[in-house]
Amino acid sequence: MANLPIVQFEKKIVETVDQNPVVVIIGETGSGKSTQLSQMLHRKGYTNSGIVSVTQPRRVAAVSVSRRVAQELGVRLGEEVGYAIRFEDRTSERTQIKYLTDGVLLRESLSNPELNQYSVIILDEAHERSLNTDILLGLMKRLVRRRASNLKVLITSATLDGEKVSKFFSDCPLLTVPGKLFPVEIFYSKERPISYLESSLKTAMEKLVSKLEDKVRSLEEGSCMDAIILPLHGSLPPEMQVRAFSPPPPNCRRFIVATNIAETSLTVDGVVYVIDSGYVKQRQYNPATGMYSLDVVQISKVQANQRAGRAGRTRPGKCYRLYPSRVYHDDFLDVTVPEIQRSSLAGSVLYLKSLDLPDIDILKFDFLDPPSTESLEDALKQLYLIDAIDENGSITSIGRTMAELPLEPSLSRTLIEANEYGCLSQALTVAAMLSAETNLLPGRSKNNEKKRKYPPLELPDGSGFGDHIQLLQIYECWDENDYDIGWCKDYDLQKRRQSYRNLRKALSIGFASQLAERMRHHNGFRTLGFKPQLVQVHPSSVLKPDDDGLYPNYVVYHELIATSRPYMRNVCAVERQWVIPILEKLDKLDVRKLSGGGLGHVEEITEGNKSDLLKKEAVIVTAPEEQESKIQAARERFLARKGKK
DNA sequence: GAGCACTGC
Repeated sequence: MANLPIVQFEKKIVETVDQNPVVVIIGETGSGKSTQLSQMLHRKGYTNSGIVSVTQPRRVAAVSVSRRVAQELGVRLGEEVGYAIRFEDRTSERTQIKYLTDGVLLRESLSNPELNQYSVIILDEAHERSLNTDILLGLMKRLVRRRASNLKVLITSATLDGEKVSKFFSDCPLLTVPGKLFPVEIFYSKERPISYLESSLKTAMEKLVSKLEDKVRSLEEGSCMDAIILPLHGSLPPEMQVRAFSPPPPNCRRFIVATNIAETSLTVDGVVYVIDSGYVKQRQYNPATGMYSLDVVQISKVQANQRAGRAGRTRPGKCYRLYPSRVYHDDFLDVTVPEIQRSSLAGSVLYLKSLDLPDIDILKFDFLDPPSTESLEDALKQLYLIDAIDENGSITSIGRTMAELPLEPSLSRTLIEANEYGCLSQALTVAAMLSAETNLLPGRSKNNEKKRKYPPLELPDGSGFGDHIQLLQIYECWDENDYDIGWCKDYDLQKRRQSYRNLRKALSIGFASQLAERMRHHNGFRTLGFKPQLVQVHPSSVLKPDDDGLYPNYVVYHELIATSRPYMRNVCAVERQWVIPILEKLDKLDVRKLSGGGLGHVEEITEGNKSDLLKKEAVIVTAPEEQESKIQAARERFLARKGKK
């Protein structure tokens, strides 16, 4: 600890914090900022008036850093020094220094908006610009004004964006603490390679791994060290991931082929050489279409430096950049496009609405990098369609309940509705199956089928209603058979009679903003919550055309993903009469009214009559003859309005 | 008839 660079700056840091409510610290890798800042402020007495807290974007970091600090202070973890992450709170009444994920701090501020238990809040790794960190930055700016006398906020960031953060906080002081990295020599290539292995990163890694193996095998005996070639990415089973971390046998070199998981999340010790492709695969959301895509994009300078830094942790290293220095300097952005500018914001906007911040217009919330108006309006529209906010933008009681649930809004809305229909347990299963990347489903690739010794097990088929129902059936099967592999034999007969009607209705309400209508003369679907666009049921779906070759008329989908074509992933058949209220809501939607708190309109639409309204919408659909014309009328009004735009 | 970066409550 004594030889950490930051220690020499203690006096300066503490003085600056004493005199200013907000301080930005530029702490380079290896500076010791994550473990030392909290201890300095503790020594200065800041833990006498409250807890000193440090946020981290990842759970593992919160746990490992707090463990380290407890060790350095010679206390038991969970007492004076503790941490809080999802599912695990290791703090006590004696806790003075607390590490937590930024998601946990956001949750805490729901029940205690002033965060009075804290005397200091340190937002660590703010340069990573996670969605939660960005929301916290905006909230901190408000909070220091309210608690100017007794709250200190520290933000740690990278060289390239420190100025900007300081500006955001009214030109607060900015301190730089050097890191402790061994020198890394940078080599640029003259030009970019013409062909990259494959657009799919995983395929590329597999090929790269086997190419490396071939190459090593073709070398003459004794012409180089022995080599172990190891892949490292998130979808690798943990025991395979561990292999990348064990030191190689003597006279043997490790080649680790990694995704950006090795950029920040994991640190492999002993890395001396880094080869940087200059690219990253990034998920993006398009608010105009509601569509996600996974694109290969250029990295930022911060990312490039982070990658290079991985080579100099234990001794001097070298970094080979597969791009010219001109590209680095002229083409790369300084910092990564913040997540807030490439995600769906429904959840975050609902969270902000639920805080009841006085006089807040979501469209004018003070973000470090504001998301586009379009993105915010998309979020508002989605929230309105699932009854989380009313037509004046006020949060509803349903919305409040939703905000408390740690789920994406469409799923939390589904759960609330399912509870009304008495199918909560089923809905919980579906929500859990959708939230976890299901591994109960066997791979369906031709490759796997060829490799399998035995014919594939008969899996439940969703009984013609689609993927959500299949997920539920699979889980039920699994559960009923004591998680036994030989389950599912006479399963189809038992379950096919169910229509899962209540559950599907709950899903139709939760996913009202993710609704699609089949085209009249073919099996393509048109999205209804966004400007009409043609999308298809993803080929991996269990929902198949019926005996007449047709899909259901209406489906809700879990997400839109643009790959080779626009697809709906995870679709559920819904009934026409459930769609009417949604179309009617879309029809009277005025997105301009949704951004404010609806002040002045609160008396007109109370929580009480809001739920009455919902009931009425459900009653409207009971007269069968009227249904057809109502659907028609609502659809035509809706489509006409869209046509005008 | 597809394609699997990474986090988090």
